[in-house]
Amino acid sequence: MLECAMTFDKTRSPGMLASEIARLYAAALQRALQPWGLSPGQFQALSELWIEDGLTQRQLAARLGVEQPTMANTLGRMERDNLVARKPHPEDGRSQQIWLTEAARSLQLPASKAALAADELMAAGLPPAERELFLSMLGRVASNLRNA
Amino acid sequence: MLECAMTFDKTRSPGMLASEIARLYAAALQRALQPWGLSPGQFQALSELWIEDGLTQRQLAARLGVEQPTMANTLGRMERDNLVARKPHPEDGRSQQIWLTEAARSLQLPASKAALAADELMAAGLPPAERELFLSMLGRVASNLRNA
DNA sequence: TGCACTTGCATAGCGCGCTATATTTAATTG
DNA sequence: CAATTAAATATAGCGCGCTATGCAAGTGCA
Repeated sequence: MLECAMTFDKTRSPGMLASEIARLYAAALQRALQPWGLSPGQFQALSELWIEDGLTQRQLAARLGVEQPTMANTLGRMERDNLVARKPHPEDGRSQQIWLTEAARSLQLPASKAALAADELMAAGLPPAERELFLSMLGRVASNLRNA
Repeated sequence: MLECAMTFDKTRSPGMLASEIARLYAAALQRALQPWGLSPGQFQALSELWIEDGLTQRQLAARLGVEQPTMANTLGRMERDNLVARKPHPEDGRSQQIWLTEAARSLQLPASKAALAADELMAAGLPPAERELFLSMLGRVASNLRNA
């Protein structure tokens, strides 16, 4: 009955479980966003730009918590898809400002609803009474890892 | 004081939080595994093969919950790094059996310890009393999304 | 003023997830 | 038995995360 020496049990690893959930959530989000031609990464960038655009690439990367090259690539795809325009920064020749296109602005409501639907799919795994606690735990774990 | 029309708040999105946690966990795991030259994906495959090897690529993919092409690529890198050997299946000319190398076997203990350390880093975000509940919630959410 | 340092962006290259498709071998079935 | 269908793997191509580098533009100090 003894389990072998040192088997890593992924079903009891919060990290592995979070990774699996992230993959499944990304798939659900992708399906939900499909009608609007948005990818999860693009939606994430948009959700920040809907709050404020005209940011530099660096600022945007910082707000999303990704590295600069990641942001550069995502913005490249978003420019290709007519979601943003990059314009030279008026006061700094190195940087550029990221502006939403009208098309991107018009997607805010429907895309946000789609993302909320994906989140609800996820919350459906827990009884309503536990959902707020789950959210709080996720928040605490994330913030702890961020400053680690 | 009213927030604008429809802003998606990533700090209250379980999906976005799980995604961020997964990224941070992957980074921690990568650092922890670095001394043994393993990547997170390789560790994940190994953790299954340590339980049983000689599986086909398809079986392994199923156990890990990834698609077959993903598995093929990961196994390609693992073969390159001398972690596994692919041998023709004795009874089915289409498939192949995946066998651990001695090098891979010898990594079980140290690599598993490294992964546990990454998980502990993650659990550190919560008081001990809440950890078991968090694990259970992650498990339920994951299993609910899997069958969705 | 001129040279070093810093900062913002781009690019190369990799890991690892996905879908779509080709190829080879097995299994089924008329 | 031949023809079709199914199944296992490989490959192409993309998204999006990362590190490491290169280059151009701003900053600062001797």
